[in-house]
Amino acid sequence: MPDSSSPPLIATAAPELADRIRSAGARATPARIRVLALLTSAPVPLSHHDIEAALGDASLDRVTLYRVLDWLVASGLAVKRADERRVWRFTLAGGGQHHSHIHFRCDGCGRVYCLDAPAPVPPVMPQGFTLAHLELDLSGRCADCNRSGSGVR
Amino acid sequence: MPDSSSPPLIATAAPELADRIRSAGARATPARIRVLALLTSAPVPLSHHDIEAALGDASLDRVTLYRVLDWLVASGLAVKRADERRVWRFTLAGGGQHHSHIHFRCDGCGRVYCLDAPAPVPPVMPQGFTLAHLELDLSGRCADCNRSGSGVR
DNA sequence: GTATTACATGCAACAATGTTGCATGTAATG
DNA sequence: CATTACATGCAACATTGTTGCATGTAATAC
Repeated sequence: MPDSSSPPLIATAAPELADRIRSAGARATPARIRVLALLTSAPVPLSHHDIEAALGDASLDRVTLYRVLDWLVASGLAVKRADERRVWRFTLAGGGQHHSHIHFRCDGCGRVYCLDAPAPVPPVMPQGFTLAHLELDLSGRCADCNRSGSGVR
Repeated sequence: MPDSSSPPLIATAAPELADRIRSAGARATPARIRVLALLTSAPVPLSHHDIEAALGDASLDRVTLYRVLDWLVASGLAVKRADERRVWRFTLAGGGQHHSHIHFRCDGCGRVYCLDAPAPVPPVMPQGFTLAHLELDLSGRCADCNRSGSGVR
């Protein structure tokens, strides 16, 4: 285990997670530790459903998971955002250098394309605001839908 | 009532709407006409719920409304997009010069702020794609949440 | 004007997702 | 080890969206 400094630790031991939870002002319960551990090791944002599935047999109560996730977000340990299909997805806060790609959603067929273009320049933030994530969402009609011309005026 | 030319007609007569529906390849039923009329006159994107409410007593069946809206989108007469609270909102296609403002969502409290900044330059679209709408979504922590520091690492 | 028929509608039932209240369990504290 | 406030699990409910099927009706042909 080299590199005992810096942010991007990958495997985080349970006691350390428990401490993080406690210093955020709550009890270090198995539920919170397990969810936090999952989010810590997940390479991509997880949905409520993903987490339930990942916890397997000994899954938490659905309601408890909702509450754990809400608490994680409220306490600033995690962030939640809607994906392109409007499903909430959760990530560890600060873990985020998601290469902010650009999404194009077709108004005809609903498909989502990931465009490979440079990220737009972030605007100046108002006093006191901190910017963590940036996403450009485009919509219109994709080549397929334009070609088949389904109902275009 | 001057100005008998140009796009931005506001009140559209039912027969005209019926024609538009028929030329999109479907039957001009009361349900479709009423919904299309609503969308035509609405100054802002409407949710499923808005439309049900606006239709009042003689509202359509919930399922029918879903199907009408889906058809409108599939046929290209309308577009649907998720608002910042993940609710589907529908607008007439082509009606759209929504001043594309920029949204900032706070990861702490969930509030959404509308920033007043210039819209980003649209990227080059792939062959055959047409761009209708563009939206920049930012997230992070707002001034309030940063100040009260609820749980920030 | 009437008959035909494919397309639309309404209803019932269901599925997925999210919320609330309350009794019980347990992590933290002394 | 006892206490207790906080967390959990359960049941019930709310909202949003989907599917199958019987019935109604817009468009077309007659």
